[in-house]
Amino acid sequence: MNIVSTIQNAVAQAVAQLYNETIEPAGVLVNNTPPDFTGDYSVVVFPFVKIAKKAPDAAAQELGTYLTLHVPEIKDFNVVKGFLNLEISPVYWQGFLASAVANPHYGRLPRNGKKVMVEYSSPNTNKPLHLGHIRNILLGWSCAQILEAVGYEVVKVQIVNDRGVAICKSMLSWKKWGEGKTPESTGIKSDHFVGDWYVLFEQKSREEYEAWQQSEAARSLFENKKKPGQSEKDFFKEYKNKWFNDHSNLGAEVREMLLKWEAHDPDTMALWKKMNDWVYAGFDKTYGDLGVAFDKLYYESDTYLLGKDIVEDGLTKGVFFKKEDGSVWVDLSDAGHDQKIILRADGTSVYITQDLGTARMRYHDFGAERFVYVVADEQNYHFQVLFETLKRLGEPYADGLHHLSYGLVELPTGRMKTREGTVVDADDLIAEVMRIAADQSGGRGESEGVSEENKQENLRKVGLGALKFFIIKVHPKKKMIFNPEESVDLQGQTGPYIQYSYVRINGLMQRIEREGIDLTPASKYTDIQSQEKDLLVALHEYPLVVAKAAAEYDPSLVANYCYDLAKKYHRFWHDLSVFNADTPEARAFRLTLSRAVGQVLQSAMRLLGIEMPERM
RNA sequence: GGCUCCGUAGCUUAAUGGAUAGAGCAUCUGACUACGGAUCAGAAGGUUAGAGGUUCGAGUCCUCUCGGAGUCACCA
Repeated sequence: MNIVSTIQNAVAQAVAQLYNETIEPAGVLVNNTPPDFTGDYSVVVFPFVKIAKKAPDAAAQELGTYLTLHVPEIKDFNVVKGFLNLEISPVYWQGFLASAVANPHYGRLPRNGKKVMVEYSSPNTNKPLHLGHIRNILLGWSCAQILEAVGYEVVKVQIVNDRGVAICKSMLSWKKWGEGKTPESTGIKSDHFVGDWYVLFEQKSREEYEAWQQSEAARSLFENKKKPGQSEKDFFKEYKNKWFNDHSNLGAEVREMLLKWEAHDPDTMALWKKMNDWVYAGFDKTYGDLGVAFDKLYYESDTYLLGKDIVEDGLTKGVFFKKEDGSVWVDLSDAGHDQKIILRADGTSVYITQDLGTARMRYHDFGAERFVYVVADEQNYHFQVLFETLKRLGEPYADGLHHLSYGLVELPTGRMKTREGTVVDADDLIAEVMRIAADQSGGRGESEGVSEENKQENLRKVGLGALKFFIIKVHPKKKMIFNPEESVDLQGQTGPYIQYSYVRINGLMQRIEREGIDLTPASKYTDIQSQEKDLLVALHEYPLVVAKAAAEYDPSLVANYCYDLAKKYHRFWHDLSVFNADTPEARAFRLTLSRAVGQVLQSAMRLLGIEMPERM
């Protein structure tokens, strides 16, 4: 049992014995003792002061005496200002270290027989992935790993937005101006190739719009429809969508293409498939570089008509209602939302219709009782409406829905904008961090007898480790500012800092092998130093961190834990000799401790999708 | 305007309602003839946006104000 729960239970027992009052063990607050005080764990006594009818320090004294007497793991205690500081016996720590180092699954929980589905990435197929997708992908991947670690069977999915106006723009653009070019003939990565035609379409469309604004019709429209004081520029900016639908030639062509697609016109379908396949090939490369994968792909072209049966269902159950024009609505005004449309008067779907249908389909596909949607926080409202609606429909999985909402990644100048060319491309960024890692590596370790192939592999791990850690260490909810001018750091609170502590340990482990060091004397070591104790306490905390990260869907907790553990190891390394320790017992103990730290670091970083290099 | 989220050192950030708000970057000092310096130690940097309140105790909870973002589409 975890020592923290042992203490909590013992305190509850003590309160019952001493003061004849029942308290919940989980409610007992046990903290790590701050560095300036003696002890390993501290119980906050203030909550029991009223029960004990004694001054805080007096109550703490009584509790401390009771605990020391009744809990064998507690060696001693002291009281400071209402805090009960407990010292844990070296025997306990010895036992803990031995069991942790022997358990390859330390920190992981056994299978719980439950399924959870994590949806992430979910790109559009008209352009390549960018920095925003990277944050989404890393959050989704690590969230999946963490849920897996606490016992769930995880199904990783993405819904590919492969249809609609956007991809039709790319298709039309290529058809009109592409002259039969291909990614192969141009040497451009295939998803970028498709994205380039989208950009060209937007450019041509803009030119058409600007020309149209000079026309007689446009002039008189502006004069007649402008709001008081509105400038010409603002007016036409606002009018753009309407123009595209009502006046644009390109717009008409795109709509025609979309209609053909919906009618399964063979030529259009062939073109659509060709361009999407190009995009998928490009995405696969990027996903591969990031080291992520999916168990199942959903395509919007298969799901966009789903949800009609739910509409009927909702009407029958009286959750939805029909307006005079035939459109279907749900009234969520008592939940603080408005009436939301579910189905248009002409019977066609809206965004939420599809999501309702997809949710039910997934439940039937996999039987998962929990769904995690990794989607940016601009869709918070949508998911509130979606979840509330599913709940009212009485869907069996409705209570297991979670929107893992994260803040957008912004540049120092604000949001990334395609039109201004400020979008940070995923592939460019990955290449950039690997280049930085190569530039910075200049130490001696990586050159000794390491093959060129392994060297490249290690550089890849370091570069990606830096990028991934940089993104994942920030709490998901926070908006993130990314400055492409300042390269991703490799020193300080970074992925490579953590990897480096692992590399140090790896060096020790290899030497153990080489020299055949016997680690059994470790158990005879009793004079545990503060640097060693810090590591033990941190290792001990690992399972709790994973559990909390899973409960809160927050990988940044694991990232910050990794940094904390690595920092403590670096200090340990600096302050104490391992191989040159004074006694064989100390040497064996420190090597064992190092091994445990290495195992936990590797395990925890794997939860973040970060690999450990052997050397760097 | 309604609703939601955010505001912590120059910058990036951490902190179950608990002890002196903890780190990193940048700045300045120090520590390697090697268990690997992508490291370590130290200095300096804070009215936790502001004002009230609850509490033995508030960065954290409540109210108001200020600042920023998102959203409130028969778009996805």
